[in-house]
Order: sequence, then C-alpha cells, then structure tokens
Amino acid sequence: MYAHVIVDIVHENVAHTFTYLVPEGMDVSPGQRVTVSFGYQKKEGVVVALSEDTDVPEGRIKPISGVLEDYVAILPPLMELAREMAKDNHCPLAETLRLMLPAEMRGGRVRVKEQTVLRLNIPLEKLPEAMAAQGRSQKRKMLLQLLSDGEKHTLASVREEMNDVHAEVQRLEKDQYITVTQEEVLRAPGGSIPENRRAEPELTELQQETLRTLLPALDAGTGSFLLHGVTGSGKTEIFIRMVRSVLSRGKVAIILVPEIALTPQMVDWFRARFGECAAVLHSRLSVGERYDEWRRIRRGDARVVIGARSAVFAPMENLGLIVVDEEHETTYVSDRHPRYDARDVAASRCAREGATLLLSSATPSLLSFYRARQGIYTLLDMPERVLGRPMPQVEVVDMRRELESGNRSIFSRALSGSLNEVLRKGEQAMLLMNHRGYYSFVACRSCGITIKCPSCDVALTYHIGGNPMLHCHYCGHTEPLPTVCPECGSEKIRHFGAGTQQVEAELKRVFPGVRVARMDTDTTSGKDGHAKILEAFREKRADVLVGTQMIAKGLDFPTVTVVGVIAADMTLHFPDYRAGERTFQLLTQVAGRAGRGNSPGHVIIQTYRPEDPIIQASSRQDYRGFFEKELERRRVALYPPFTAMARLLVESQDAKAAEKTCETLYARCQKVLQEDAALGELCLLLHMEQPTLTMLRGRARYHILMKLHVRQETEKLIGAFTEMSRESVPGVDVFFEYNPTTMM
DNA sequence: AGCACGCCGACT
DNA sequence: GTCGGCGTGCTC
Repeated sequence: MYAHVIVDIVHENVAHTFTYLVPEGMDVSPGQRVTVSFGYQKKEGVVVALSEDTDVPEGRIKPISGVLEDYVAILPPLMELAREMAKDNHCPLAETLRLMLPAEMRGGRVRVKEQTVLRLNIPLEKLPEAMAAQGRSQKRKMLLQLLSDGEKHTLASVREEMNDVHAEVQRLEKDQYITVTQEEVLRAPGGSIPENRRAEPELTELQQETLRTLLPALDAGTGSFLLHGVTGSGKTEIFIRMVRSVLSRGKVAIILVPEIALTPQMVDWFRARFGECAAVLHSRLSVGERYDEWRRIRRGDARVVIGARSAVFAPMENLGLIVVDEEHETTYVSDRHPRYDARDVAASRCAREGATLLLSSATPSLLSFYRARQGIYTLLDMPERVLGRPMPQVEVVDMRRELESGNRSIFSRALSGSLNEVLRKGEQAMLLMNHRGYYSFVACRSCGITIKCPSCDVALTYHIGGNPMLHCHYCGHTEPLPTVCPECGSEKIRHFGAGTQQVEAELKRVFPGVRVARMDTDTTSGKDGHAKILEAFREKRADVLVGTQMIAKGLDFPTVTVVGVIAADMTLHFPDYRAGERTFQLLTQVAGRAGRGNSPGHVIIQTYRPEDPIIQASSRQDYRGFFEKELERRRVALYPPFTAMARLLVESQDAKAAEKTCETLYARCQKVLQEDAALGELCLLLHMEQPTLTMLRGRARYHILMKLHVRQETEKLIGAFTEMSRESVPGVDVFFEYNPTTMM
C-alpha cells in the first residue's frame, strides 16, 4: 500500500504529493498526519490519498516513518475545502492544510497534558478488609479512605493532603488495592462554567417569524441567509435558538464573531448558555488551551464553537449551521497569505457539508446585500428593536455653522448641551473619534514640515502620556517630541488637531470633574486593558467613554443615552473606494449604541459635510437608501461588486530596485494584456504608482493597480499575475493581491 | 524550504 | 594546489 503525502513545506517546488510506502502493520487513512524522511530531513506531512500501486520507481520510495496522531486530523470535507482553497488562491496545498490545524500542533510544540489518577480497585464493601490488611501503615489506610469517597483523585491532589505518598501508592498498586493511570487533562480556558443561567427571553413576533423561515432550512441542511436586523433587534437571540435547534437534531454549529467581540464577558455569557458542549477559539488562548479546545471539538465533545475568523475551519463532523455575526466586519478577510474570506469559506463549507449559513448584520456589507438581491442569499429583515424600544434620534450638526458662530471648540453647542444634560442626570455618554490621532501630527509652523517616521512614510502621531512622545502607527517606532524643528531649528513646532487624547483633555476643560474613560490601542495594550476600561465604564466609574472605532462595535451599555461623533467626515474622505461604505457602517453602528436600555437614545453627528448622502442616510438609519445610492455609484464608477480590484505590490529595502522591478512587471503586465485580446479586454485599468504608504518598516514600496472585469477568463489573468509575483528578484518582494483590504 | 552538488576567485 | 562563494536542482 502506498500513501500520497503532502509534505509540510510551503514552496512551489514541492507543491505536489510524494509517494511513501505504508509499512506492514501501519494503519493510515487520508487526512492523517505522518512523519516522513524527506531528502536529508525529517518532515511532517498529511496523507491525502492511498493507492495499491504507483509509477514512482521502487528504488526511490521510502517508508512512512510514523503516524503523528491515531486519528484523522483533517476530516474529508475539510480536505476537499483545503484543495478548493489552494486552487482558488493559487497556492500550495500545504499552505491551506495549515489553516486546518492549530499552529502549535505542527512541529510538535504542544503535548497532551497528563495527570496521574488514583482509583480504588476493590469493591467498596471490601474496604474494611483492605484497611485491615495495611497493618500499621496509617498512610496507606488514609489513602484508601480518601479514595473511597467516589470522587476523582489525582496524585497531585493527594500529595497536597498527605505529602509524599510515593511508597504507599506503589505498594497499594502492587497489591492491587488501587489502580494508577495516566489520563489526559484538557486545559479548559476560562475555568469553570459560570452559574448565572439567564432565563430564555421571550421572543417578539418578528423574531418568531424569522425563525419560522430559518428552522425548516436547518432540517433540510440547506439555505444561505442574510439577516439584516437593526441594532437592538435581537439578532443574537435568533442565533441561540438556531444553535439549540441544531443541537437537538444531533448536529453541531459554528458561530463566527469578530475577534474584538470575543471579550471575557461574551465568552462567559456564551458558556453560561451552552455549558460543557461549548468551545471557544481565539487568539488570546494559550497554545495548550487552543490545542485542547481543538481536540475537544475534533472528538465531538464540544458541539458549539464560537470563535474568530479561523474558527471557520473547526474540525467538526455533522455540521448543521454556521453563523457569521457582524458579517460586514473586515476582520473576516485574512490579512495573511492565503487571504481567504471566512464568509466565503463558510458558504463553501455549508454547501459541501449540508449545513445552513446565516450571515448577520445591522449594516450588511454592500457585497452581501447585493448577493441577497441577486438571490444568492435569502434576505431576512428585522427592522424593529425588541421591547418596542425606539430607534435613536439622530441629529446632524453642521460644524461650519459652529465656526461661523464663533464656536471654535471641538464640541458643537448641541453636543455640549447634551453632555451637560447627561452629567446632570447621572447618565452616560460615548464619544467617537473616528481615526486614532488622525490630525494629531506634529508640524513646524515656521517651515511647514511635519515629522515623519524614519521607516514608514507617514506622519508620526502625538501622544501625551508621561513624556510627550511621537508614535508611528504602522511600525511602532517612537521618539521624544522635539523642542525645536529638526529642519529649520524654529521653536514654533507644535501638534495640530484632535485625537482621542485631545477629546479627553477638552472634555475635562469644559466639564470640570467629569470622569473619562478612554479606549484606543494605546490604553488597551495590556492583556485585559480592553476589558478593564469597559468594565470601569459599565460599573459607572466613568461618565463618558471616549474612543476610536472599537467602541462602535457591538457593545451593549443600557445606560448610554448620548452618543457623539466628533468628526464624521474623517473616514469619508479616506482614499479608498469603500470609504463611503465604511463611514455608513461606522456611523450606524455607533448610533446603535445609544438607548439600548429604557431611556431613548440621542445621537449627535458632527460634520463639515451635512449634505453628504452617506451622512444623511446614516442619520436616518436608512440602510436601503445608502445601499441604492452606493451601489449606483459603484456601478457607474466600475468598482466592486461590478468589477474586481487587484494590485501587484513591490517592496524592497532598496528603493531603486523596487522601482525597477515594478517597472519591469508593469511592462510584462502590458505585454500579457496585449498578446491575448480576450485577456486585454478584461483589464479596465493598469496603473503603476507609489502607494499612499511609500515606505513601510523601512522598505520602499511601489504598486501596479488594476481594475478587472469579473468573467470566466479572469481566473487565467489572476493565474498569470500570481506567477509573476513568484519570480523572485534578490532583495525584492512581490505580492499579488486580489481584492485587497487596503490599497495604501 | 533546506541541503548537496558543482564550478570560479584569494589564500596556505 | 585548496577553501569557500552562492547559482542550480532535487527531494518519493
């Protein structure tokens, strides 16, 4: 018997199977991991197929050295998925197979944790007899007594009570009074399951109706749904009921959530509702915990998985449902190679494994809503909040007027008034500063230069903290704030604009005594920094929460009555065709944070462009209005989903080499497009330039931007560009990105 | 990806 | 004459 093995090396040269002999007496199945000798080295690999014979000359074939696990690590449907993804992404199978395993499982970096368990080996009624047989040994008698209580005792726990018991244990085992076994322990994250099982809330008519559509699909094991429910419409409760239903049918479910939503509170809440059969997968787990959670899932002990992007690959059999919560979030697209989109992977898995797909958002991505319109997804609408709560009242404030009337503060009169009211009533408010330190750069008022990062072409951001420092948001470089301009020596060097820190400072100036909690990547660097700040706010130890995007996402604070957006335009003018979509999502989501309790919410959006259709639509919480306008704009301007964007990105320490390589590639792209008319027609734009970030981590950057029609032959073109990106030039890296998340 | 094989410059 | 540079090619 021969095994066809994919060796765990990601390289084109070895991106095919190698044939190994299955030694006599070894039992392997496709999907199982093995060790093999490969060339001069020992490597891990995955058996992808078995065969009776082979074309490979006998003399070259080596035997499999050993099996890594006694079970199939890559289940058959996940193996198929890995194949499909390798094909779609033009990458080696070894690379997509890696996605299916916890990273630490490769290279044997984690081990199964074991403990020594002691058990009584005699029936309980024989205990007095056994005790009597211990002669004068008090310790052995105590041990037997201890083990007779029916509880599980480990050697470690016995030692705690009775110190060294080594000799006694050995003797008792030898005389067959007790058994000593090595059993594996699962490192469960988060400790015991929280007690407070909340009562299942009553469903609204709308929620019941939605479920009446969804549940038959679960039975049939089909269906792809897009649940568009306004903030506070009770979408989560729908998932819970769906998962319960799946479990009662003997199937299992995956719930995907954005990484930032996986707070300890959220995890506790989830475990409280699903208990032992719940597993959690996210980046904060220790390697051991992740490995053990993975094995619990693989064995079928865990039947509901909640996790971030990569949890879509959870090793489950009998899959009945995948939920993608907050489906518009960009974190569902991997930022590393291969750049898979968890939503598409989920769809592929569901179709293959006979499961239902449920995407959910208050502000669906344009693409998903467009697909729903095309009939690819079934649209489910939940346009009302639960408990008859009103939608927040949104007020758009024209900041140009404020300036005209002599208000030069970053707070409009409307916002100041509302904040005053909040403080007087003892309620809470949230203030959103769209872009972290966007305007808080340092510039010289004499010569006009701004201080930039030495290795990335971006302005450094001013941070107050203990000593005033300048930070680079891209590479983490920091330097002290200079007192004189490094260019002209002038002392007129100062920082401009407002970041979260300036908002906090201004708040304290205008409202003396106000208690402010600030949340951005600076204040949340510690392990649970994030959680601590939110907890402080939740416990009303702060009146106002100031933050960046991260406060807009799915947080539920019933006591927040006022939400202010300091400068709504900032994200709107971002140089990306998705800026409008992102702004709408951000404003709508943040507005949804207001009035989730009993008092109605009030939202104030400050802007210099109050007439902008995006701002207007979000102020009315009008998704359809936004969608129609934005879709039309994309249709006219030929942007996705009507076309696809792509780029070849060139990076090198050597700026000249980067430029030259990019020019060569550009010429070759032109050639490819000219030589094949069918391919040429696909390309709407081919343009070489320096990206917004001309330097990143000390490397110069050039790129070739492309806009392509999406047709059958586009695949061929993508293949050609992928090939190009692989031909290496020493010291220069080339990446091909199809529908990149950022064009900077 | 790694590692050996193989063919040209400055050293004992 | 040899040690070692990294270009080329292979791994079942």
